[in-house]
Order: sequence, then structure tokens, then C-alpha cells
Amino acid sequence: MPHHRFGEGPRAEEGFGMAEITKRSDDYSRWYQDVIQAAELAENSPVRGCMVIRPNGYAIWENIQRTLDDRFKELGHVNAYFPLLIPKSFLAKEAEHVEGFAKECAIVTHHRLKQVTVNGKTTVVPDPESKLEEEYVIRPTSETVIWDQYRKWIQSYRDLPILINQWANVMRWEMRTRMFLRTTEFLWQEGHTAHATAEEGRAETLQMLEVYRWFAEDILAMPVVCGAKTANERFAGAVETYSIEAMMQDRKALQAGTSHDLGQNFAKAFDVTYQDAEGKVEHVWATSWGMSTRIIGALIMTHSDDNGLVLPPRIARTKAVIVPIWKNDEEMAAVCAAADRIAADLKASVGLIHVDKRDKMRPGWKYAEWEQKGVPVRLELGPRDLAEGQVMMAARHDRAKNPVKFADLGTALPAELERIQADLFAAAVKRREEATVNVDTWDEFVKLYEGEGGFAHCHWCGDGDCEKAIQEKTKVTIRNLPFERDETVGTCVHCGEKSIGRVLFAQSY
RNA sequence: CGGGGCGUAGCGCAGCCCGGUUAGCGCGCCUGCUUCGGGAGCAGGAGGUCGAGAGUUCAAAUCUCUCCGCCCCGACCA
Repeated sequence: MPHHRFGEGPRAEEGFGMAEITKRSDDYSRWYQDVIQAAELAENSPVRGCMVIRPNGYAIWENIQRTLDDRFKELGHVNAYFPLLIPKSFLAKEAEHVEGFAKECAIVTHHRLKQVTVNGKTTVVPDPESKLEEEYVIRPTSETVIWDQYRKWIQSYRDLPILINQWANVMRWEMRTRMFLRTTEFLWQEGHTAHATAEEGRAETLQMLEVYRWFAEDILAMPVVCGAKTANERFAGAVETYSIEAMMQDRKALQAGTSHDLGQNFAKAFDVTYQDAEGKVEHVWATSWGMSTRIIGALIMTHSDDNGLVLPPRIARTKAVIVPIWKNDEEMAAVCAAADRIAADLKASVGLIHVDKRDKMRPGWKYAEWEQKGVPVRLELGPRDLAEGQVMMAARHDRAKNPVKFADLGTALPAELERIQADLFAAAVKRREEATVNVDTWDEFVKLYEGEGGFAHCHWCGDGDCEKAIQEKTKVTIRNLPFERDETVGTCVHCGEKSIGRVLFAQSY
């Protein structure tokens, strides 16, 4: 079997040339890959599990970075950069942390290659002479290097809080990878803060989770459920882990951001203490929080359709594309001039508007291409429109198409972008609500996940072994204990013991 | 790492079972002309160590073995 299906399908048989996208209903994961390829977001690299993020994909990441970074800074955080390589011994300092990451670390053992000739062929091997005394681990996350520095930076309560974020790449040697969702190397931001009190640390953890909720819902139009992870699902070394959980179009859950209350675990492991106003020496309180390129996968799977990528306007680099239509050079000059004027006039108020002047491609081809690439709005401008003083404005997500007078465009286009943003969010909320149920019996539970799946709010006893048993039997996990949940005591959907109330179950990415 | 599928031009494929000159087809790409309001038409053209290595043979894309890679499904995870 080929792993891509471009060129197939009914249209391909008719001789059309553009990339074909597998329908969601035919093969959801193939569809996901096709959308990524058609929109030119990313490609596989020569290294298994790694990916090349192409300009269209990276533009999304740049907007994510800009938006989050601005918000972090508004809240008083500053950026810094810590190194890629971590002394192996650092990782061993926090017991749970080692256990959590040991299995997926890449290790640097040598610092030099050597040319050798085997069977007449020249190749390179690690030079045995260059073996490192202390091996390095490529960071799977940076708590350890950062806390080793924080020890040096913190002596007094006057040094606190430390509110540092870094934008970086990390590596986790995953067995199975999927573009954006789980790659061996990925990009993220990781915030690492240090506080004088437990309350302050806890407040920071929750504040940053709220930033992620805001970002997912208001910017990405992706509704999320905020809540606390169970002990089993907690970050290695955290006292409490909180997550935002989104639902994809295949009804599976995706953890889109996490925020950890690390308590004093890392401060103790790295001996980071401070002296308070009374002169008492205490370990500091820590948090960490992250959002990664995985969110781009979530974005794709939340909004895109069988025609390709759909991007919410607030995260799209190109807000609109103008497709000029002409029959001859004279018309071309006229419509292109008008298109340029519109793009220039609206740049400040709307953002980037691309004018697609490519010759040799007909308008219909361009419409289809820009649809695949997810540009929220298309403006069609031909000689007839020019005569009428209007453009045809078409929305990517619902294909609504209407004429708009040039004079009205300055208000109509921003309004249309807002309508799209709101529609996408509403549609995602609706999809989620329709796929969310309360389930009270084990039979129903099993039936739900043998069938369509979705989010299920169920009573749970609070026992980790029971949670694991459920996972082993059904592949379904507790996504989190939502902040807004039914805490009425009932009986556990699995074991029948007294429950701690309802928690959120789903199959997940 | 287990099960399944698959590597032939940039992409998608045929050819392989049954070995035989110069390895085809569609799309894309390049040139030209006509086109241009939802995936254009015609003409000409460029492009291949058939995943890698070894073996069998007069002869290998085709048969055998080994290796590498990719995709899907599992076990692990953000």
C-alpha cells in the first residue's frame, strides 16, 4: 500500500492534478496526514520520528509563540535559554522524574567521529577515543538544568519569585510518532517558576492553566476542559498536574497544554533554599507549564474538513487571499491594481492579505488550493466586480459567498473574520457536547467505547489500580478531574465502590 | 518491539506470479500558442543507480537471502 493517495480518487481519474485528501469518514488518520501535506505544513525527515516544519506550518507556530509570549510577559515572565544537553547525573536527582523520562532519553556518548574504511567504503563511526566521561542527555524537559541554576540564583526571599520561560526544542524517544502530535523532537515553551510559598506556586500553576484555556478557546477556537490529572497521569515529579483537554473530530481527547505544581520536589532534589524575612531557611516552591507544537495537530484536527486545512482567523498568518480574474493583459493590470490597493488599505486593520497573481493558473484552481491551505477568506475580483465596485467574499469554513462593495470591505472583512472565528468555536463546542455523555454502568461504558466513543463523565472511586484496570480493559483513560464537575457521591462505574464524584473519561491521543 | 501493508521519475501507480532489446502510464514540471467568474486545451520537451547490498542466471524491476526505510493497527507517551 502506498502511504499517500494523491492522484487517486474520482477527480484524479478525471485528470485533475491537485493533491487529493482522503475523506475523514474513510480513514481519519490518513486524512490528517493528507491535510498536513496538502497545506504544506510539514514533512517527514530522514530521521525517523522527526519532522520538517515547512513555512506554512511554522507560520502557525510563530503566531502561537507571539501570542503566548506576549501574554506571558504581561504576567511578568521573562525569557531565557538553557542548554540542550543535560549531564546524565542531573536526571537522576529527582526519583520520580528519572522514572518518568529514563525510557525515552537520547544520550550523547562521544564528541568526535572517525573515518573508517570497511569493504572499500568510507564511513564514519564514533571515535572510541572520544568517549565522554560523563554522558549527556538531550533534554526531554529542562527542570533539572534549570533548577541546578536556580540554586545559584536564589538565596533570599527577595530573589523570589523567579518567573522564567524558555522557547526550546526537546527530545523524547517515542516508539510511535505522528506529525505534530507526537514527534521525537518537538518545539515548545516551558515555563519554570520559583516561589516563596506553596500558595503562590499553586496560584501560578492555575493562572498559567487559565492562560492556556484562554489561548485554546479564544485564539484557536478550540474548546477545552480544564481539570486536574489523576495521580497516575501526573507529570513525573509533580505534586499536582493540571491539563486542558480538547476533543478531536474522531471523538478522541487530546491534552493540549499542561501546568504542574511541583511543590518542593525539585527544590529538595537540587537543594534550592531561601531565607525568609524572619531568617528561616526553607525550600522554594516550583511550577512548570508547557505548550508544544502538538497544539498544531490539535488545531488541524479540530477545525479542518475534507477539503483540507481550516484555520481560525486569529491564528492564520494570511487572513485573506485575493484571487484576481482576467482575460487579457489590460484586465489583469486593472484587477491586480485594485487587488493590491485593497490588500494595502486593509493591512493595518486586518493583517496580511495575499494577492495571488500567478498566471497560468486559472481562478478555480487557485480557489481549491487556498481552500486546502486553510486561508479563512477568499476575495474574488474580476472585471465584472471591478465595474460594480465590489469583490466576492467567500469564507473557507462554510463556503458562504457574497458580494461586498469596496467601500464596505473595511468593516465587512473584519466582521467576516470574527464570524468565522465564532462559527468555528461554536461548531467545535457543538461537536463536543453531542459527543459527551454521563455513563453510569460498566455495560454502557464498554458499549460506548466499543462504538463511537467520546467524552464520558462517570463516577470513579479514586483508586489508581481501578483506573489502570479500566485502561487495560478498554484503552480509555481519565483525562482529568474537571474543575467544574459533579462531585455528588455515587458508585464507581467500574468497581462499584463509593465514588469521589464524576470524572472525565475518553480515549486519547 | 509484535501483527499487517508497502518501497519503480517530484507525486500517484502499472509491470513482478510466468526473468528476455531502449522500464511504461496519469498528474506535476519546462517551452510555445490558445485560455482564464470553481480543479483549462493542444503541441513539443526534460526527468529513473526500479529502496540498499549480496546471490542464482547467458540475462534480474521480476527469483532467493540479508539489511534499510515508510504507512496502518497494538504495547509506551505531551
